[in-house]
Amino acid sequence: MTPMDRYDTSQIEPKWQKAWDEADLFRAVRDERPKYYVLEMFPYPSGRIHIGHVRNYTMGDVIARYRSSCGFSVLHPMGWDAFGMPAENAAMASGGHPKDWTYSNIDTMRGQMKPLGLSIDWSREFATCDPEYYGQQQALFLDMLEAGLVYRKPAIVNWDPVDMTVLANEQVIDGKGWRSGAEVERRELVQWAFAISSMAEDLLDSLDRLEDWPEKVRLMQENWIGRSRGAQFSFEVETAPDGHGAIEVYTTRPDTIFGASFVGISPDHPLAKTLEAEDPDVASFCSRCRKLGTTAEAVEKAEKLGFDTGLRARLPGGFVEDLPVYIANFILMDYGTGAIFGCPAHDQRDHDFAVKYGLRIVEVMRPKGADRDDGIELPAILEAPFVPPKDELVEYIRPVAGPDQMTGQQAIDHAVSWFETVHRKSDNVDRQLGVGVTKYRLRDWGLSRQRYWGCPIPVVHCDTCGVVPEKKENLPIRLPDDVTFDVPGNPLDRHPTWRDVACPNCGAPAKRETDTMDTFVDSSWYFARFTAPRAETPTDLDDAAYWMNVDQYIGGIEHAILHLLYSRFFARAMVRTGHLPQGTEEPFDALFTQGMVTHPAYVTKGDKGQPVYHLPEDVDVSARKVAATGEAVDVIPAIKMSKSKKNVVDPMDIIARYGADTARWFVISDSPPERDFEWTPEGAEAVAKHLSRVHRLATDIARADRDANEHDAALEKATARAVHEVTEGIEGFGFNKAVAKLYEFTNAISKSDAGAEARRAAMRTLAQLMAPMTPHLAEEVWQMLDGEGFVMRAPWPKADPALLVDDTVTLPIQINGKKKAEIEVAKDADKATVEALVLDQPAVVKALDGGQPKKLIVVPGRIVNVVV
RNA sequence: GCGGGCGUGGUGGAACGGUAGACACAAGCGACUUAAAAUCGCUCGGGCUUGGCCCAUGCGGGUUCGACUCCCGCCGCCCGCACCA
Repeated sequence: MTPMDRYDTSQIEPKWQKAWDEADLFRAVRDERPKYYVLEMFPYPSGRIHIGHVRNYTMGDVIARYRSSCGFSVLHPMGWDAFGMPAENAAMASGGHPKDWTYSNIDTMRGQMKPLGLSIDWSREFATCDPEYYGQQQALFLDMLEAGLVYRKPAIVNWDPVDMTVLANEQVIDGKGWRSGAEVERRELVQWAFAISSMAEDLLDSLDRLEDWPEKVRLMQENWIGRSRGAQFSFEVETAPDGHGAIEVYTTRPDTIFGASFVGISPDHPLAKTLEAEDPDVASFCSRCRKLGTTAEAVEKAEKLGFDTGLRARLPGGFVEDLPVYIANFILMDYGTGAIFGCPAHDQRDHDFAVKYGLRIVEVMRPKGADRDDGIELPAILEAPFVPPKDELVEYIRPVAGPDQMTGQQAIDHAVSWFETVHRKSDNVDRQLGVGVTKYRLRDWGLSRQRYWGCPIPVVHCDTCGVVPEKKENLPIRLPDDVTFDVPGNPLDRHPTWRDVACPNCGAPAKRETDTMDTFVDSSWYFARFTAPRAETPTDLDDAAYWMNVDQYIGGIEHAILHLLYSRFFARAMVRTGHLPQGTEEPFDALFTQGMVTHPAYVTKGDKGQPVYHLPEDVDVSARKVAATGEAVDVIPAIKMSKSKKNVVDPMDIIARYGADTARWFVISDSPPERDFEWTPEGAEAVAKHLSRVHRLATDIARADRDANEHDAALEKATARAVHEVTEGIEGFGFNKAVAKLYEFTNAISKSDAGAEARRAAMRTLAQLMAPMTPHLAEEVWQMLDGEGFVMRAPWPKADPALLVDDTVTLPIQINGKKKAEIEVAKDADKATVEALVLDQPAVVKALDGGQPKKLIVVPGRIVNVVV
């Protein structure tokens, strides 16, 4: 064997990467072809790429290269989601600067991505921490401010009283600051917010149009936006402090008002705050509630706690007994009015609460057909609440309005009308008790962050002029470089010269806003910036009109709600402020969410029983022992790769050992793309073997004596089927299935006894079909077999439909639904013919035992089922 | 806690409501070789009274001529929960 024959990736891959570069193949150009924009969620520059990145970008690259072969002008860009906390944490830990850390990480990761041979237009690359990017983001912010889409409002944050700094939710561990260990307090700050809830209705209704999004993502967004229809009304509180004579409540179950047994208000409710100031017991209860942290998760998981204020709430008209008013820790100030009434009989949380504080449990409805007994407290309802689905017909014992039997939804509708016009018999007047309202769970998006490494908010605070927007000609407002992280808190806040500026309006001394923007802002419009990454304005409308929308967006399911919702909001805001053309309000035509990459982890127990993880290379996997010590290890089959579990595989090692094509092929084979993918050393090894087998097969075929016989029926049929099925696999994001078909096709070529020309033709098609996945090997094979130009420039092959159908089909015969035999019939055999054949089958004759079949089901071309 | 998803051989997985296990990995056997590697070929869900029969798609029910697929209830794991990205 000469060196030329070997499948030497270290020679082949750089060679083709250089050739592609020199031909400038991946530059996205506007021309007469139809366009296709494929985008993978851009990475955070954490330091090194991991296999998850390889899988994500390989999927995008398969689509990009495939579409390019299909004649599209493809835009496939890459950038960096470069602002965020890790850079500041690194600066605090090792004294460097977030900027240096970030850009050096970007250099490293770009250097790691290039050997993968991705068809990316690198000329469009940017990082969100580039002043050229965030300056345009500041311009967007100013336009949104003018359009009324940004405003200031108070918001609650986690405050670390020792470090004197605001903490992110992930920095609060068990209610304590991660560095200081101090008990975290809630603090209210005035913050900037995007008016995303003003678009709630459109964001919800438009989900129906996103047909090429996963159903689960649309459902998650729908639930997140959370449209609810309910009633809003007031309880009167006679002995309340001044200004709190009424408690406004919102409920989605007004039909249960006659089962109310308490009124609950949030610890952050204005009434609670007033009482807190007067009563130390209330204050201590509220402060206890506030230690829970700010996440909804913490609040909902916590034990239900209440504090009886001693106040009594009265529903005007005297329809319900006066109720006690509790401050309760599970009521969120952000949702509805921050106050509710509790109906323990028909709500789990209210039930828990009532049991704990000995409140009445009054039944309103009952399963249909249950005994009608007017006992107020029945044993069953004391045990558990009755919470039927809203569309189930139930028996109302205490209907607010409407018939005795109705569904929950009908009862709610009746109850809403009742609240709007109650008729009181005693004085024979109609009065309005409340109103039917539609509310959304979606809250406005607080964007202020008390951190350095983010996009500065371009406003100035002036004593005389108030909040003054920066002038656009002053943008970008750059982050100062001369900052230190030796003390906690935001360095901008204590910067000697950056903070103090002249008011853009009156020129008097003023202070710059020192908060920066949430990094979700950066990632909410980068897809638009890629269409004109060097424009002097946020976007170029011509370029945006040509390239938008993103035809295929690919990323992790963890972004199903926030990132995608914020991007949908931003697209709308950009259309409204003239930065995107009409029709781009939904910026992502198709969305695909890929699974994680997992790897086995190897663990032993330390001397204190704590888990000790071992690197795969230190473990003798087949013997399940630590190689050096012989200690037995437990194998955890497949968990998410993480450094702490020592189960991380470095893509660079894989490329060095097997080449990029092996890494690319392996990450999309075997597992369906939407599911988690398990990296195994055996799997990678097997792929490398297969690819070198393809290379060897191509070499052999290229060498074979040429003959004139170009046609081979069997091979042509196999080729047509491969073209058809691989194309279908790629189009439907079934890369694992496409790969399986490529294995089959390779086997078919390898086993074929067809002439050299016929095999050359089949092999060229194989190269084309493999090109999106293993582009370097495909180019090499294509060249060996005299393919013209680059394989990725060759038009995608088409299957001859005539070769895809067989003349006969094999029909399985089931008896009572289980397969017992099969028959071979003509493709278009009629029912009578098939029936006759079936009844002749020995297995059928035996099963019938001389009798007649009860039923004979013939599904033409598919199956026969004999029911005996 | 709430919302969403997933669960099929020893392993990853395939299967318009229609032959469960395609295609691979691992394992075993064989060929080639002085030998090994590489390569090629064969076997490979479990059980049994093995020319055949029975049981099998997390568990328990249901719909259907027929269910991995649809419906209901559990169990386990994963994602998100608004300041991680």
